[in-house]
Amino acid sequence: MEGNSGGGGGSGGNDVELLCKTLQVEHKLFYFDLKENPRGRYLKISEKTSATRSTIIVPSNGISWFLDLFNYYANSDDQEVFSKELQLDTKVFYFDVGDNRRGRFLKISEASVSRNRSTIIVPAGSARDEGWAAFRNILAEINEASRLFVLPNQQNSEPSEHLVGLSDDVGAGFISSHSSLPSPATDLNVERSAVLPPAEEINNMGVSKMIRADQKRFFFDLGSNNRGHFLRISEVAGSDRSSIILPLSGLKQFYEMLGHFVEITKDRIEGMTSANVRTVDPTQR
DNA sequence: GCGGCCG
Repeated sequence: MEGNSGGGGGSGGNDVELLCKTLQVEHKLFYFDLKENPRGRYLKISEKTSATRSTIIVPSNGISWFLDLFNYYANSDDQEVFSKELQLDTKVFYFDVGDNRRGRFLKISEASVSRNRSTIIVPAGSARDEGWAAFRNILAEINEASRLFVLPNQQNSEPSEHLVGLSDDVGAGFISSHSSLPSPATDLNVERSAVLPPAEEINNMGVSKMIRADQKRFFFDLGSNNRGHFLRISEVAGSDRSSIILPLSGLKQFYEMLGHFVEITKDRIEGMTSANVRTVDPTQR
């Protein structure tokens, strides 16, 4: 079918269907197909009306971002919502709220490098955005199911290699389409990711390091979940611990940002050394 | 069986 980027025989008809769901909102029918092929896993969302059918393809690492965005649109007050952009791998999804005589709707457009833009339009629903809420609920079920499909056979071993390839661009996250969006994309990204329960972490590849600064200890742990790979930085002081979750796609920026502040403060930093970095056994914590 | 989306 048209789902896959890349050349060759484009017909992906033999992709494995992992899960299918349908949702009716007003007179529209939405099909959700979680599918898998050698290139990876994706969620195909089709909007079917009497005469038209249009489809967007969401990489599996984007499902939870879609879930977050539908939560945002379903829960926000009507006038408070902004357009959003979600970058996943080489695609960009545009979320825009529209309004006409038929009611409110959310337009989701997928733009990829070499393919025609495709769009689905989700009615907000007649009462309290229940169309969006229902859509959100389906996404939540699929997101949960997709996590479970990963579980068989995830110990330490191989999968990290192709997972890294798949998730390299994960976490570019939301970008505001409007310059007036209150919080910058990076804040939103870190903030939301940090809410993820540790239960979603899968493997930490045994890489853990710690540094001390004054009375605090900072732990650096690699991990991954259905959104991709991340670095968790935990601050531990006394019995308090708090963490930030940094998608690996943001690691280089983070590094450069730290470098910037090191540069502008270096005349105030004494004895900078890497002697206090050590590796810790992850099983001890 | 509406109807949005610069197709």
